[in-house]
Amino acid sequence: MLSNSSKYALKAVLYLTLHSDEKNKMMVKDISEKINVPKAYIAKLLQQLAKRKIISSAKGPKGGFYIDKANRNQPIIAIIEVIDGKRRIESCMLGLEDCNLHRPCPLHSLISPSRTKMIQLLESKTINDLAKDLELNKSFLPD
Amino acid sequence: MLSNSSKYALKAVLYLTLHSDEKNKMMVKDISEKINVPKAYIAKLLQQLAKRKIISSAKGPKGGFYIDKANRNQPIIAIIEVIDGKRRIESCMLGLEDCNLHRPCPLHSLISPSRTKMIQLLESKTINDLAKDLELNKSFLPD
DNA sequence: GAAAAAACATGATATTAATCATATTTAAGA
DNA sequence: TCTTAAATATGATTAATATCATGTTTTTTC
Ligand code: FES
Ligand code: FES
Repeated sequence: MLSNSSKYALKAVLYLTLHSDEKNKMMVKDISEKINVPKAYIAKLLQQLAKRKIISSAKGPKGGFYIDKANRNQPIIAIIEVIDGKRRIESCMLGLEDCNLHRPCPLHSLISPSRTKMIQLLESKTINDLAKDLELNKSFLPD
Repeated sequence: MLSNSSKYALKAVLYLTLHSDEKNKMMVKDISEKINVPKAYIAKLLQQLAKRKIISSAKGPKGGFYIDKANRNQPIIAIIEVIDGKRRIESCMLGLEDCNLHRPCPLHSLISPSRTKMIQLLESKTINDLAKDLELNKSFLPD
C-alpha cells in the first residue's frame, strides 16, 4: 500500500508538526534520531517534500526544516503523492493500467469501495488532524 | 498492497478455474500465454500454489495444473497468503511490527476499518465466486 | 522398460526500491 | 567579507523483487 519511504516521510512530517514552527526549525540530524530513520535517507525525503512545499525549510546556520500554518492544513495524501506518486495508491489491484470501471478486474467490486473510502479519508484529513490525535494520546508514533 | 506475484497468481488461478477441471489439465505454457505472464515466472508461482494445495497438479504426459471442487471453494486470501505471506496484507500502515490496537499509529483509526473490511471480503469470497463474476461478464481478466 | 512429456526444485540474472555518501549552494554571524 | 552551519543536488551502493534458465523427478504411452 504505502512504500517504506512514504511511511518514513509521514513519520517525519508528523514529528515536525509537533516539534517545529517558523521559530523553531529542526535539523535533519535531530529528526533522524528522533524518528529512528537513517539520516541520509530521511534527508532525501525531506528535501523532496520541501521542494513540493509540503514542508518548509531554510538553508544555512539556524536553518532546518519546519512546518508552518499553511503546511499544517494540507491533506495527508499530499505526502504520499509526492513520495509514491498518485498511481501507486490508485492503481488497479490486478495491475491494470487504470482501475477502469467499464472493464473492472475480478477484485474491483470487492475492494474498490474500501479503497475509495481510504483515499477519501487521506484526502480529507489534514496533517494537523493527525498531529492533534498524537497530542491527545489517541495515537502514537512508532519507533 | 498486493505484490506483482500475487496478482499474477490470482490471474492464473482464475483462468484455471474457468478453463480446467480434473479431466482437463492445462500446461504452464498455455496458461502463461493466455494470461500474458512469462512462462518461467508463472511456473514458479503455480508450483508454490500446488504445493500448498491451493491448486492441483499432475506430473508427466497428460499432466498439468487444474482446479478441482475443493480448490474452487477456497477463499481468495489463501492465494495471497501463499505468495505474499499473511504479514504483508495485515501489517501496520506505518511499519509497526503488528498493527497494535493498544498503541495505534496515527493512520490506524483512519484506514484500519477499511482495511479490515477488505480482508474480510478476501476471506469470505471464494475463488469460485470470482470465477462466476467473470462468467457472467461482471468482471474481466486483465491482459 | 525406454522415451517423452509434464511438473518440480533450485539457482542465476536483472530490475527496482531502499540506503548511504559527498560535493555544492545558501545564509547567518563574527 | 570570511567562516561555518545548514539544506540541496546528485550519484553510488546495497537489498529486495521480479524475471529467467536449467537440471531432476514422475508418469504416461508404446
Ligand atoms: S479494475 Fe482492478 S481494482 Fe479496479
Ligand atoms: S497500528 Fe498502524 S495500522 Fe494499525
